[in-house]
Amino acid sequence: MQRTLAQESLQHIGKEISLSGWASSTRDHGGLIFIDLRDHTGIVQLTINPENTKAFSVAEKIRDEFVITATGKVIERDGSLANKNIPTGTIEIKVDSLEILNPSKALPFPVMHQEDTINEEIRLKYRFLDLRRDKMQLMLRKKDEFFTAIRAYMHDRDFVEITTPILTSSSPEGARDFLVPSRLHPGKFYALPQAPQQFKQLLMVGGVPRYFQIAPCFRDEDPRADRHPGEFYQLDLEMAFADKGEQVWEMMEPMVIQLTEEFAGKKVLTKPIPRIPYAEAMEKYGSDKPDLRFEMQMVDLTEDLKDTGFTVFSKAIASGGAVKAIMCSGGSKLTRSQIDELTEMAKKDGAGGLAYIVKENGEYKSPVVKFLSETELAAIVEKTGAQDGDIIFFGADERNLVNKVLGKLRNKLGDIFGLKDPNIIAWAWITDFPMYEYSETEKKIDFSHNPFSMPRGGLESLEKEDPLDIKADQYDLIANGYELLSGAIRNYNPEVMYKAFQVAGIDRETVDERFGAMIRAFEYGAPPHGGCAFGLDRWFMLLMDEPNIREVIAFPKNGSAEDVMMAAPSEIDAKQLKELHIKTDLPKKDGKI
RNA sequence: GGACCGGUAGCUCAGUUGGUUAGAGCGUCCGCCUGUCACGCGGAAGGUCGCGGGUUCGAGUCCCGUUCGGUCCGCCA
Repeated sequence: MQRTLAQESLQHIGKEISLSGWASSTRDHGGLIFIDLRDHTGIVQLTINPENTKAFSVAEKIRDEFVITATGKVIERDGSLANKNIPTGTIEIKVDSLEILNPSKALPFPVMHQEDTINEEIRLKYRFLDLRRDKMQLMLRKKDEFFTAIRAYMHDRDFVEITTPILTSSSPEGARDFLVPSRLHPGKFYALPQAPQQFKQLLMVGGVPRYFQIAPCFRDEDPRADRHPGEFYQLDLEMAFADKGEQVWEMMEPMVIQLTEEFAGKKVLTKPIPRIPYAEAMEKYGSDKPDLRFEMQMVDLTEDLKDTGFTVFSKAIASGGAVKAIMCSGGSKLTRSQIDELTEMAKKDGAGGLAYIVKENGEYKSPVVKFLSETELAAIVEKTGAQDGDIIFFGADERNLVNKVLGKLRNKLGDIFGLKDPNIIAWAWITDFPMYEYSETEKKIDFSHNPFSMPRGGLESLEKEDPLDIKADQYDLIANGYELLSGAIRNYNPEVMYKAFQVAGIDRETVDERFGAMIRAFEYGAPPHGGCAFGLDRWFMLLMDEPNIREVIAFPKNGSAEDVMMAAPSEIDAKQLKELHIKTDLPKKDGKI
């Protein structure tokens, strides 16, 4: 007899059907047994009568999550017996024969009938059971839908999906590589790609006009709630003859909007997607990935307060710093301990403290207001637009530090005052990233993003301008405080490339050694090109309202980058190591390895 | 590498100012039950209170160390 799915059984009233699935709940009444049979389409109730002695004795043995097959007649339930809570509640299967295909040990945690409160460690160890839960089943199916929609969109616009090598050489992203020893070349290593960056650019030289790939990427860095350790998937794409960011942005925007509205059913805050230069984002929001679902912009008070009697402000300004403020509407409701907590946060980021003014009943309450002149106070109120019931926070220090501190404060205030509507996605392009930045750790000029971006002004600006003033044709796409895409118009000219690396203190020889393949290719008629890559797991997580990326990955690693189910990473046989000519040299801890 | 939060039965949790033999619900096992639907009723088994040390007459509870997990910073597009 052909197998029927749980949901389909509704269409077979009066007929004999066969169902296979998991026992989701068993209710043994002594003289009558009910079993909820579950498959991926839902649940249907089996009834087993004692007259059927064979089936009944099988049914008595069945426990949760046994795999069973039942054959029987679909019958309509009497009205009073119907279960309104399930779609198949108007019918049940009167079982003729019942078979246990495979029993299950007692479960390590309740698989069904339990909210999300199970310890994640144990969920990950038994991920195969965890995946049976409705929420995870939905996640897997939605992700398939998400990937399918993306592929359809890309194909519709003549992008060609091309897979690129997993065993390759180190790529330029700047994270730590995962290395794979080569047996055939003792002492040499492959690197897993941090991104298919060089290959996609080589495809442009190879005459592919539009490339994309849902590409696995590997980076050996520590995790975050929105960053899966080790591996993740990007929608990687590149377009030949794209010499302006707009060409890439306009290609991607319809997909971004379509997936937000149609796939996730959320509202896009601003259409078309706004474009904000990096410098402006830092000045207004103190972040290169601000959450734009709420305004709360910083205002610059440096000019207004340069002669102030409040020395914390005037000293910061005198030493070349800035004084900025953000106004939080309704902020007078903050308790003293909340303000203390915010102050602690600011101090942790390097601020000396966190000055504030509360406006209440037309009066200004603040530890600092007595140091401010009437004109200064008037300027502050006018620029911030503070009304009764509001609070103004100040940052006074080196400008970048002020931006950072107030930017984090802004984000926190957005949480506290519930300004982040989960049904809205505020997309924005952040453009005009600086080509270089000064690395405090290495005490030298370094690429601020990807070294393969085209510097604005090309060779001329590299030769004449202060490197820290040079902008790159580089952009991010952000949403609700997450960075979801990064991209650039690429540098396809070998001479400009060498010069760009030289500015960052990397000589021609090193460039040839690390990126020789790509530079050689650029000597043979490379078209201008540009592209980008989306972080798909993170994007999907945002669309699914999940705060943690592990919830949207079928088999995630834990926070220590381990697969606790598969026990990876693990030690390997001495034989394997020998074959690879590898000896381990582990640091000693308390005399033990 | 650093900071903070957490770890009590298979699971979810309670455990008072430090005080008798560490409890509950679910699950498991046994018994009863013919209309339940996360069935119900009765009974049983199940604990290195993460681990080690200390304070104390006495520690799940207080202190120190450590380990594991999570979040954040560093790191990372």
